[in-house]
Amino acid sequence: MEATVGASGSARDRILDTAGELFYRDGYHAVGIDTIVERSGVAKMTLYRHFPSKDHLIAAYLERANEEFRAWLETAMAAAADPERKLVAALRATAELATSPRCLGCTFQAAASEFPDPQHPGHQVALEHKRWVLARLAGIARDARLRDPESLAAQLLLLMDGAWVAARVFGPGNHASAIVDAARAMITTHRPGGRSARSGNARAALRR
Amino acid sequence: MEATVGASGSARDRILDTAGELFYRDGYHAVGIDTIVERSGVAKMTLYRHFPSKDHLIAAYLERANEEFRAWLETAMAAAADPERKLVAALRATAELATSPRCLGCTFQAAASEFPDPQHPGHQVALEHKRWVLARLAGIARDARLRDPESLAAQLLLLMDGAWVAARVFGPGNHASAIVDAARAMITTHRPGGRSARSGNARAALRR
Amino acid sequence: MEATVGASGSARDRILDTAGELFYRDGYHAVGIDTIVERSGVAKMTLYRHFPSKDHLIAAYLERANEEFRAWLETAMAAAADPERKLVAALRATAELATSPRCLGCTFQAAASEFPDPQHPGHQVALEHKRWVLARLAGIARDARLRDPESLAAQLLLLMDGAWVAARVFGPGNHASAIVDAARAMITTHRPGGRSARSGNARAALRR
Amino acid sequence: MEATVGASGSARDRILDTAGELFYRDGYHAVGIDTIVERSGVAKMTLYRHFPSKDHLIAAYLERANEEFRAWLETAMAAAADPERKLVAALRATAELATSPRCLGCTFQAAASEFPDPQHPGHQVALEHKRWVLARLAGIARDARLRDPESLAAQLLLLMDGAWVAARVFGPGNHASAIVDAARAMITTHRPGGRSARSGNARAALRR
DNA sequence: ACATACGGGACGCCCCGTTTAT
DNA sequence: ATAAACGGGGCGTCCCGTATGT
Repeated sequence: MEATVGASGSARDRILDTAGELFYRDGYHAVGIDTIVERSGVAKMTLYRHFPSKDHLIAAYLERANEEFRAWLETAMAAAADPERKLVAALRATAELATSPRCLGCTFQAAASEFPDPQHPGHQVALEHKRWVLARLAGIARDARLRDPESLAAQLLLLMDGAWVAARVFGPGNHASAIVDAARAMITTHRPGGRSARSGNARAALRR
Repeated sequence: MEATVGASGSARDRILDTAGELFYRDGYHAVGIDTIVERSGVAKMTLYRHFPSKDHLIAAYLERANEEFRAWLETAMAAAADPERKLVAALRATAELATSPRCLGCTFQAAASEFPDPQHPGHQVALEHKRWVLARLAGIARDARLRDPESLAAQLLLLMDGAWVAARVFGPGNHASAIVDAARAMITTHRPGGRSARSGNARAALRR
Repeated sequence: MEATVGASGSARDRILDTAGELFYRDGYHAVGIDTIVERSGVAKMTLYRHFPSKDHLIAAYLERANEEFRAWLETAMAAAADPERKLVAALRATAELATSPRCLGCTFQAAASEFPDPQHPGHQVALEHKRWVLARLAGIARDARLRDPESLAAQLLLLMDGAWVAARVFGPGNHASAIVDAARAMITTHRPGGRSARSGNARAALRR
Repeated sequence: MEATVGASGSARDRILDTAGELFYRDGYHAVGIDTIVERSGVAKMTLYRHFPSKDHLIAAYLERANEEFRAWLETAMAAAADPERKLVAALRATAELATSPRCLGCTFQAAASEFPDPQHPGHQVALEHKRWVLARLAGIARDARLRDPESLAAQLLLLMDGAWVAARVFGPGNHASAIVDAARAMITTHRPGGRSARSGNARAALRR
């Protein structure tokens, strides 16, 4: 869930690269501006010219990570022949990444966790990110003519987030691969004419 | 893990209560020792006599939270008539809590996120916590004579963690309720003689 | 014009001692808080607990230097038999100090120079200091029954400040000693019945 | 010390004008290169092509100020009929300038104060400046056939520097005018056959 | 057990004088 | 000439853990 970018390039990119790597690895509070400045080989004033504050830097990093994630997800689904297989491909790519040694979990989860205030830029980008994934999955589910695409998308996002958590907590040898079978079962359940789950949508499920 | 009785014990508890509330709400790095001391109304030395360091305090808080979580989960499952229903009850309780306004996500996820080093006490308690849940769910699945109980437990834990993430990122109005239907589908899939998923275990799923 | 104080003592005193030494030697802008902290062996927070800001520290140093200067001047004049001789003693002590190797000029002049804003605490203490010297000399001149004591005090202060400037600019081998003869001539001029200067007061002198 | 003609020369002058005004008003450390660049409307590289460093700029400003001061002093003394009156005229001009609202004290005193290191270019120009004044006054005193012209020049310079200090510390409403009467008394004392001061030279004064 | 202070260090944001690219 | 960049330093704040005093 973190694509490495070439170390050379503009100062802004170098800062974002270094900051992202450190934020992702050690957390947002744990990484100080001075460390980023030192490791990116950039002057402090250069950083503060590009990013007025640490929060802005965090937000910028998250925005870029968001774009990279979207590209990664689209790529993962591109080869799939039909929408339903796109969903499986998305979950499979997630499982593969979440069990790879370089995956340390989801940087957006960490942002939402370290910045609980919903007004914080970091939290907002994280929320926006998850909303996009939810909507994207729902759109594909709709393309696949599956029943209740929002509910299915919710279930798939829950699995994906569970996979990222597994990566963060358990490390590479985790159980994230289980999301693939789970996702297949979810999709099967939502096939038109398939076995009707006892509830049509998530909201109703709680009431019972 | 044994609280001394008397006034000293109550001081320890007050510290743990205050620290826990603040850690859960604002994060581990964001909350300072001074704030905990001030809000719990004890002297700093008292805190440091009970907890040799902030990390120890965090670990103690997480240990206690772990016990409380286990009790909560057992209570949630207690009324269920049979093991299979226990699993559903566990997931339903999770969904209810994750969508309640007082839920801010999973404090163990936050700990694993803020302390990425697997050797850190906070990370270790978080890992231990998730391992226990995994094993507990697997045990019940086994009691329910479901196929591949480890795989099912993994899927259910993934859903639960997804639900906590949803609570953290989206707030009370989240999609965590979708885990109930998803869990039902998972369980169905793992019923003996049920529709055989294309893979028997998670490990194999990735290889394909 | 700068008395050294024992290095041991309370933290506040150690800070003031170090800061004073550095401010006097290198100037107010040239000396940073970090240097003072490091050289005084004190924590930064300790400094900021005693002095809310650098300006407060500067003002506190100047206040203390002011008191020390007054004590020094009174001591210098104490042995003199009569008021007129006190004035000569004051100027002689000034000449001696201004030509001694440890004298680097007048710290109040430097403060007024580095903080030109009359509202700045540093400037205000400097002004207060010079005003006190002026008034003190005038008081003694009055005690000595000399004519136009304010004018005489002004002339003597001008000589003293000239001496401190000489120390700052020329170093130990300066011409400050000339203030003693000059002061004697001034005093003679202001003796009652003495040779009447062409003007009775300074104000009139300029008009001509 | 040779200004190039043409547009480059005017740029150099504009820089020196702006820098001088700011240095004189706010101090040498307090004024930054950026401010000078901005206020003088030249490019930073232009400044650094004319002055290799801030210290060089300061030195150049002081050199120019020194020349201007000499011209000002000579002009002030030009109308005087004889050498003795030149000395009075010099002190009177000093008194008038030191009590005028535009006078903020002596920029050479400030330089010597902010750059205590005698090797610093700023300090050296300041020293050179004071030395010149001393020598010039002594020369005139010699022309006036006054006794001990060096001693008299020292006394007059002490008065002048006292006047500049008064301007800096007290502002326009200061006591600098008192230097005129004082100077007259000094001169009288040094007239040949005049009342012999108790010491012939400054050095001896201290020993007693 | 409380309160206060302390040492040492990191941090956030900012500005400095200077150089390099464009 | 515009602009960015650079290393270094500045001030003021915060934090953790310890040591007082009472």
